[in-house]
Amino acid sequence: MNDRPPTREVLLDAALSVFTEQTYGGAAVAEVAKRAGMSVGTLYRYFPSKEALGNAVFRRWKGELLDRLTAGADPDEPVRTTFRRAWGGLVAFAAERPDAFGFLEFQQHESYLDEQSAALSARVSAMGEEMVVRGQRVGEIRAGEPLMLLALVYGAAVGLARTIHDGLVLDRAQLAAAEDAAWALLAKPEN
Amino acid sequence: MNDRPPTREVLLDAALSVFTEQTYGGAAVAEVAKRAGMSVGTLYRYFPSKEALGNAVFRRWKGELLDRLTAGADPDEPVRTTFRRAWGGLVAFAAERPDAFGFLEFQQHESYLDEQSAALSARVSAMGEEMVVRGQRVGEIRAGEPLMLLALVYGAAVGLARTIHDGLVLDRAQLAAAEDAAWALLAKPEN
Amino acid sequence: MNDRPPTREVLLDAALSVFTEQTYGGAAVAEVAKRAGMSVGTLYRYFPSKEALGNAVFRRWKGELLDRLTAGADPDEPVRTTFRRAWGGLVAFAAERPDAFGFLEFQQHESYLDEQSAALSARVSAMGEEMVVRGQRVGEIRAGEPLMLLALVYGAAVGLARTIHDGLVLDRAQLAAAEDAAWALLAKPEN
Amino acid sequence: MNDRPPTREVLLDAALSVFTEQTYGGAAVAEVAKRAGMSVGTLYRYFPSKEALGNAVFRRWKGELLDRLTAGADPDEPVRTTFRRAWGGLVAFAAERPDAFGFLEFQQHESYLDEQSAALSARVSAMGEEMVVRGQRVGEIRAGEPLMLLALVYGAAVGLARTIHDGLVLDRAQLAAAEDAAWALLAKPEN
DNA sequence: AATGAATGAGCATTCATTCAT
DNA sequence: GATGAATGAATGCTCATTCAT
Repeated sequence: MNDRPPTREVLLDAALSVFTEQTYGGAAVAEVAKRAGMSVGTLYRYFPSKEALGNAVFRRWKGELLDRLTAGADPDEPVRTTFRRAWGGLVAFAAERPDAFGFLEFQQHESYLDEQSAALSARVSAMGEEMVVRGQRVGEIRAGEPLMLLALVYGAAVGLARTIHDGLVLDRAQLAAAEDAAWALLAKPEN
Repeated sequence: MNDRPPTREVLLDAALSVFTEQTYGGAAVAEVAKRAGMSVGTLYRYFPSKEALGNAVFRRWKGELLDRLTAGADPDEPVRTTFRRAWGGLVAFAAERPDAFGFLEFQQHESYLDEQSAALSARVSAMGEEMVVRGQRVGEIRAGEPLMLLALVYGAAVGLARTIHDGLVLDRAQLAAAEDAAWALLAKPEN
Repeated sequence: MNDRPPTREVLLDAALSVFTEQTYGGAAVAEVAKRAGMSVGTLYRYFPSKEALGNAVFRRWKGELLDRLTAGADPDEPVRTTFRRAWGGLVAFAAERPDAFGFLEFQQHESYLDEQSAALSARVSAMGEEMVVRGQRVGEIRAGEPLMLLALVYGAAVGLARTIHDGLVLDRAQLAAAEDAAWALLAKPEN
Repeated sequence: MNDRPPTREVLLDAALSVFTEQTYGGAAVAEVAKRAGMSVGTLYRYFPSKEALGNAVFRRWKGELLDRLTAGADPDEPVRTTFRRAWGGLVAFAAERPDAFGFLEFQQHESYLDEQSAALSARVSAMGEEMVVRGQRVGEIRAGEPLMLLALVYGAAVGLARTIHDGLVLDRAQLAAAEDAAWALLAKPEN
């Protein structure tokens, strides 16, 4: 009977949209409430502070990103397959939710994120690092500090998303080419 | 005799340092003036508004970045060489001026940047695109939408800088490995 | 069978405890309801506004104080006896219900008290004034504006209560000495 | 040439008047600024917070009160003289500055007063205690816990001030009678 | 009758910008 | 030219009160 989405979700959506447009720091809580179609007081019934709201939005989407990166992973599959899945997940997420991805990756968050949010970021990072390490062990990924290689690919994905966000349109073939290129960055060069 | 740096420069330096720590949006003009050792009134004699100051800082360093990317470029050299120079310039800049690089690349600027600043960003982009296009023409760089390939490498560089900024320490060999990996992203795969 | 105190009383108790800790002005209605174990809505069923609640608390205890000051009074007894009873009642009340006494006497109430509450205060005052006037008529109390003398003794009692509230501990003998001193303030000096 | 009172003083005066009428807790900073004839921003240039302003007002007047209680004190004079001076100073202060005296003594301040303010209150109290102790030593003041006796007289003075504040008008003779009565409270009873 | 979600005016505080000195 | 006091709109947050359930 009640098809209205729960208030909390409505607020998270409104917050994401405002934070995306104006940056967490530049956003006014009142604007979030207005866009959510409710009063400030109500917002504060659901989130005790702007910081708490920011962290909730961050976790909502960093968690979603983590799920997408992890979904269907199989520790025995070739690393090339793992990478394809993760990269695909990342790019699909960025394409489907450019606002969420932009909020997560195009902004500086340090000052207000709490430990739990940082832990979630760390899990995403750890997941990537594991993939690189496993790839190096089985000889599919080139030598080098795993965190450095991860920084390069992750950065490449973010760069791609940013350019798409800024207006670049890519068809399926181009996206496949992008994935190939990103894998080449990681892949062990043929001796 | 007068070795004091010109007031304008002092202000740009102070502004960069404040913007880096607190984000453009979070920074108080009074704090910039204080760190520059002068009054707000004087700051406003040099820059008509906070936006103007932000744009000046942005241009100061985006211009420096463009110089470094361009420095010593020779249209006839192999693209591999051009890339090495550009990548090296980028990474050196990020290493020497992490504050400036962070300000340029880790923050969202859209709302206050003016046309002139945007044009400068466009020139950096154009410079990269030219390199990619030339590389494709001479068969050194893989096929694909040039802006897409550029987004990937540029993003990789930014990702690397961010991870270094977050504490990762890399020696010369690792940096060389990073450059190899980044080039692999662009390089035309062997047959 | 039903030993639960009536809702209204529960609310008055909760309100007193919150007003005592935080001042009438600083207290949140929601906190009162919470401490009373019920919802705000229910509180508002019993009291139409915060002001009404404040007045009810004030009257509840100013009335109690009046009862104690009056209890067992006999118009024919010596004024010294009346005074002993009244002073003792005041001090006992302050000792037994420091919260209530503090709320009544250590705070400024003017802005929200209504006529009925003011009338109750006036009755306390009138009762004291009568005692002073009677004492003067029978030659037991010194000459002087009765309201002035009342202000002095009443103030002395409040001062004592405040100091006890702030931590001063007094035994029975000291309390008796205090009563003597207070009476000396009123008593007609020998010749 | 410049006869305008210094801004800080203007603010302290405005704050006192608003705090007196509405209680520290009930007062709006904006109202203080308005009554001082300036903007909120200016107020905040002189006082970093409402608490700081409240403490400054408290200290301004508690200090004045201390001065008045102390003025012209001579350790060798009879205690009766010391008392007359102190009581007179207190009453004169309350008469001349009923707003300041009311702010100091008719309100509950605990939650926002800082250490320095508390120390000032302690000095006033210590000064009174010394007088009582000296009086007891020389046999002019009755036996009893000095802080208790002090609480009684100080309370009597506050009670008198409150009643005057509430409208009681007293001539010189009545005020002298009040002083006599207050001294009787302290004085050692004849044999 | 009881609940507690919702409202929005009000509060303390900050900060870009102006301007008299 | 330089200063910094002054302005007041805007921000994050609270709370008395209402009302649908």
